[in-house]
Amino acid sequence: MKEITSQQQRVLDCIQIYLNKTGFPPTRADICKELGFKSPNSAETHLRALERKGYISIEKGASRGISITKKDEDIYIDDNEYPIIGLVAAGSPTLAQENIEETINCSESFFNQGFDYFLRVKGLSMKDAGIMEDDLIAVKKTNDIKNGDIVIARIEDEVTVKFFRRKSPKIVELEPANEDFENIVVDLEHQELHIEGKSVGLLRKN
Amino acid sequence: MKEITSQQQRVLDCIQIYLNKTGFPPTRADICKELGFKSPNSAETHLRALERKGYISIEKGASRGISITKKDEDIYIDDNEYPIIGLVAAGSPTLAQENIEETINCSESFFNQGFDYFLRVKGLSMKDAGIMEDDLIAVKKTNDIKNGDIVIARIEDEVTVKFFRRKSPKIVELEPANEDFENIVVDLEHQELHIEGKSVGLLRKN
DNA sequence: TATTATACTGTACATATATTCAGTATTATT
DNA sequence: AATAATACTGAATATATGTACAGTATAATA
Repeated sequence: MKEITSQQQRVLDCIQIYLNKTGFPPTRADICKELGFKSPNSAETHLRALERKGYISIEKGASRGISITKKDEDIYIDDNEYPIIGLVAAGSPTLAQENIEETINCSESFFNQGFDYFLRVKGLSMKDAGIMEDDLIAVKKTNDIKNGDIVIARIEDEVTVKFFRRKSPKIVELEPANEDFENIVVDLEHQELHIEGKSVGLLRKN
Repeated sequence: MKEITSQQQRVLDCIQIYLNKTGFPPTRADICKELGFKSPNSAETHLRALERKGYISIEKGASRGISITKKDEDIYIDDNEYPIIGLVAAGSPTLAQENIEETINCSESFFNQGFDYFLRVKGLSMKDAGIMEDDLIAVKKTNDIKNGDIVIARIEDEVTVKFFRRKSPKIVELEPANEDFENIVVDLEHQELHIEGKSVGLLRKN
């Protein structure tokens, strides 16, 4: 299934929530009201995108004719053990030894996208993004990274969690969410940057 | 629940079948087509009867605004299905069907303690505690609160998530984790404070 | 550089749809 | 015998709703 944007995801969630609440799908106007759009065409274009990508189907001419296409993952009741991997990062990123601390049992579709493992966060460099020490980030191994994604990046042997910002074809900045930390500027010509994956969710146990 | 006639049962079945087939409810005309009626008013009167007897509810003015009323037996919350409750503007977060946005399947021991439901967070008053807008807080219904716990509190009809601080036998402060917000001082002699429960975990889907 | 996809606002309109009103007929209830 | 509920047809209408069209703007891609 094709990737969808965060806005398209919001619309998809909105439809599901509306369905659960009322028992029938929303109109374009309902979606606008929920998500703050001012034109019904805003909803319309998102719906068309979701239909084109196979997430919903729309009955032409029918009011509220939206139905959510069952995802393949939803058909299986898949219980999987997902490993928790520790990350050592004190202040600036430090060397990380990948070790499985523990596993957590949940379905692959637990977060909106599939994912591969949990990463235990060390340090507070992403605290303004709501990522605190010892939180577990659900990591999806992928190279499909957009600006603003929270990525798990490795520079040489140092692993770190940061926002991804491509500044130019050769320059990538890894941006923390904490004013006490500096951006990490990576010159791809002189340094090797490996993207382990991106964050698709977060889990915290108090 | 009141008895229904065989024709009303046919209409009710028709709605359910149409829902299963298309994902959205039928119009009056759709029902007529399925059951061979020649006037939309035939469907209309049956729908009114079904509504009056409590089998369906009809949203006035909305197209296809029919929903089949959940029978009492169906409301039972499956062992491992935990509901997501939207933080309503006023009143207690209740497990009433219309407040449930969605459910999440996980084990009772998913967080370190047992819990009862997920609460969707509105606002940023707890952002420095890593609780962001739209995060899902795992709430355990309990009165066993210690200072520093993150509680779901209700003052009159206002529900809020804050740190719990008992200042004296009669004074409780509800402390946000955001310098833009003020502490809420509750004088238990003059205001009613109800603790809905406490946070035992957090879930975020990006 | 041009093109496509995304992400919107705003207006307009045909039609899909709920809903009311006026009838007819049958059956059950008081 | 009168009343109410059921079970329909048929027509009319206000409005709820999908949907097209005209724009603007930005980011990504070829």
